[in-house]
Amino acid sequence: MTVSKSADVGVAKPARSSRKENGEAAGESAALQLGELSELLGYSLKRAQLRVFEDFLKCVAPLQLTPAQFSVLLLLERNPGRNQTEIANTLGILRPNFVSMLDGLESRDLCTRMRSTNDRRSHILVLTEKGRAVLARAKKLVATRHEARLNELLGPANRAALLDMLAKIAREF
Amino acid sequence: MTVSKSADVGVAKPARSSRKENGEAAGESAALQLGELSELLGYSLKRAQLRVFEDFLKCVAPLQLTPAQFSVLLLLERNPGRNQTEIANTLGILRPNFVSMLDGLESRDLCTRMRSTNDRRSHILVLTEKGRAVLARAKKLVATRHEARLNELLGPANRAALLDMLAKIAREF
DNA sequence: AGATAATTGTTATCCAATATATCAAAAGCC
DNA sequence: GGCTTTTGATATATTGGATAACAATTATCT
Repeated sequence: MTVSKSADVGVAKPARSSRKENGEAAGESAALQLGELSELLGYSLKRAQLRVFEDFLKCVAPLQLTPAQFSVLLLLERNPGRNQTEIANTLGILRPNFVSMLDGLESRDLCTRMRSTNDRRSHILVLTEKGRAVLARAKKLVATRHEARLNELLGPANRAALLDMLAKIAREF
Repeated sequence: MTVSKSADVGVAKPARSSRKENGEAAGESAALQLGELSELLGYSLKRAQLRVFEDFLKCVAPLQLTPAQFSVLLLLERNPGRNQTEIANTLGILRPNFVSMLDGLESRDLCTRMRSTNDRRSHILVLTEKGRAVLARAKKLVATRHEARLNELLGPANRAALLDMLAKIAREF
């Protein structure tokens, strides 16, 4: 039996049906067939990821945090005493790019660079008081607005299974 | 009971452990704790997506096709007689950005823009012979190298469940 | 029919994320 | 003390994604 001839895609946004909500009219004759596209794990992965990030942004909008920024704050809280390279590497952010990112967080007084006493090359990253407070609020928003809805949509068991598989792909694929 | 305080992240690449493969030495004291990060669906989604796209690129490298390009060719094959706006919208690509993408495909003789006889504003997109051939080869590469490995990693049932959940998120979340 | 609005493909930009090369300061190694 | 490596930083290139505007064409409305 033909297994899966799927593949991958590059997606951007859900694509709003140009202005007419219900049926269709002018040039929009009928819905296109995704066909084998819907069997491509990469395609669905990307679309789901975009959707989830979009929702995250919306949920945390009051705190003006991007997913990337939130992940940095989370890592700093969990791993005190680390330097830029370590944090950046863990998140898969390149060091040069991490600099301006930290500039942004530091300018908002969410974290601070402290010169290490052992190694005066490196900067130890520490959450400020405000950083901890913002992170705490962000966690609540994410939990109650964002992840809760995902949990609701999928069900707890499925959500856990999904998370496991995604982690496995990231780790072992 | 505390449900899920997870959230989202911005990830880039797996972050190779700066040159020493096995244990660790100089500044790299110990592995950082991901902590709540590993409970964030968005984080795992992004990392998995990057990993899958990376593998896709590698598998289809001989044909020099990106996931996005592959998805366009797939859509064209499945939906003949459509114009740029329709294809772009379906893939979530903005029309302005789709122009240069098509330029690329057309310059490689993979597809052609044909003026529509009904509506002389629009371009009907058609796969060329070469386009069909390349697409066919790409499908095989993707199926045998890429998706087959994913199938192997997750198992057919899990893979199907994963795909379902991702599609559900993209559709209903 | 004629005026007005909408659609299509396109160009020109803009912004953000990502990637590489390079550098000075500081440590590590022989 | 010299050579290499590491760290944070700067500059820069590339890419993906987003908006504004435009000419040509088509649709709509009166």
